[in-house]
Amino acid sequence: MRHEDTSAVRELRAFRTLDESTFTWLSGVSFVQSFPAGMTIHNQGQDADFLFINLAGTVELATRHGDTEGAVAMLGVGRLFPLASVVLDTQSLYFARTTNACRIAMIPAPIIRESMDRSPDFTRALLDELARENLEHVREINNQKLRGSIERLANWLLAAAAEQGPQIKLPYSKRTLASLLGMSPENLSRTLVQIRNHGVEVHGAQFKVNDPEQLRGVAKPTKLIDLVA
Amino acid sequence: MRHEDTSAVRELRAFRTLDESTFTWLSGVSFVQSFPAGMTIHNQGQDADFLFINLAGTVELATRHGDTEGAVAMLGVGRLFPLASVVLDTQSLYFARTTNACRIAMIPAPIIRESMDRSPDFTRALLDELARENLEHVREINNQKLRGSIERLANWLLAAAAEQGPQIKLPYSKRTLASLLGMSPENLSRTLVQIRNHGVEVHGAQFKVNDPEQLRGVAKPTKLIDLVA
DNA sequence: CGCACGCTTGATGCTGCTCAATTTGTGTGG
DNA sequence: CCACACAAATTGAGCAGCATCAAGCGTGCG
Repeated sequence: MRHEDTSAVRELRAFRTLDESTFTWLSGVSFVQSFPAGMTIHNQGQDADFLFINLAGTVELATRHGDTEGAVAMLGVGRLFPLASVVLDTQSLYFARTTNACRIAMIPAPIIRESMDRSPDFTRALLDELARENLEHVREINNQKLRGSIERLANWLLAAAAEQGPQIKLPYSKRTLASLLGMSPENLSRTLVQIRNHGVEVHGAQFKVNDPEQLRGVAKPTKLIDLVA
Repeated sequence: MRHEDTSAVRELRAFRTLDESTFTWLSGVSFVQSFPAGMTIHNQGQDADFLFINLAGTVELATRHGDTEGAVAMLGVGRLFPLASVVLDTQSLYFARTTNACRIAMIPAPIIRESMDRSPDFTRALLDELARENLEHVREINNQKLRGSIERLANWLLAAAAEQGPQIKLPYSKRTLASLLGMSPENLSRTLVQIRNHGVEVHGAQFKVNDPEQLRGVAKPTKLIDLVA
């Protein structure tokens, strides 16, 4: 593990409180790997041998069942997976796949569990991490069950605008966005056409939110579902 | 808190490892309440002031958004809620409602957090609990996204048959079952008619699985979604 | 006996998916 | 720099799944 990667991991909430000696031990047996877009990092049904940490890019967590596939979550930089399976030492319920070029740190699962035994603070930090993940899952369930596709898109745009400002540059393919929003690519196209009537300009991978208020009228954001209510 | 309730809590995975003194302290400031069917135990958006433990009955966790409502999970005996919100000291994303008569233990949230500080083992036990909950959420997401309503019903029947044997007695109303399976009550009726062609007898609230193999053919259970694959 | 509630059944419509045909965009090699 | 090939995105047509609305049963309880 290179120094810059080590310090990136060190600054994550989960590892910040870990004592120095345990951390150097842990980072000594870990390594970092780069993946191109579309690579599978680990498979569903596989034992959780490693805890992965996303250091760059976006990772998609999804499950395949028969010939259909469903996204579970999209992970940005600094996110861990599959944490629950590592904690319980069970197989992973989903596979992980890069949506673009990614740098991924890999820590052997037994090391994680051993570190928890050594450091109560680390255990506590992971508890927080898992709790956050938990709320996110609930948010996602609500987002899927309680909203239609236009609303989901509208809320995604609001969240993106809160980060990037009114000029939004799509960080991944529309195909990926569709999967993230839980709809088919075709449907996203149509929905992007519809949303033009509600204060949004669409030019390829560039969106512009002209009338945030009108968009909020469609999105109806809530603090129970969205981080930016 | 009466003695029988105390010992019931004591035997749960989460509290088994807690040291005696902390546990008596904790149970001293906790109490138990009985609720009739259809009662709301706590509301969405409310601060998580208590950790609730279901000691009898079935609790529904759900979220309301506008005029629609979506079930997040159904909790049997021995389950805790809203654990993630208690850990992070944030408001709950869902409300909890009894589907039938329930006994619920209530532990003040600060007591839980204080207990974690006192006992690393307790923290570790809660981590396990939260990890399990996490996997359950993922299973639920997959169940909803990857299967149609007939499949979901078929899998529910298989799970019920694994518990009760081929003769199944519905533990709550069909309305509740429908919500649990993520469909409208009307649709559940129709789906119950359809499932007769696949080895199941339906008589009111009594189901009988005559041909488990045929039913499995419809359900296509997986260990990635169902506990009983 | 009759009212109320839960369940069923039927008719209809919407939402989003699938399949297929173009169009646009992107990168590669001549 | 252009031409070509391939992937991504759009567009249209048709359909499946499920919800909604509305009406009809059945059972249990006052």
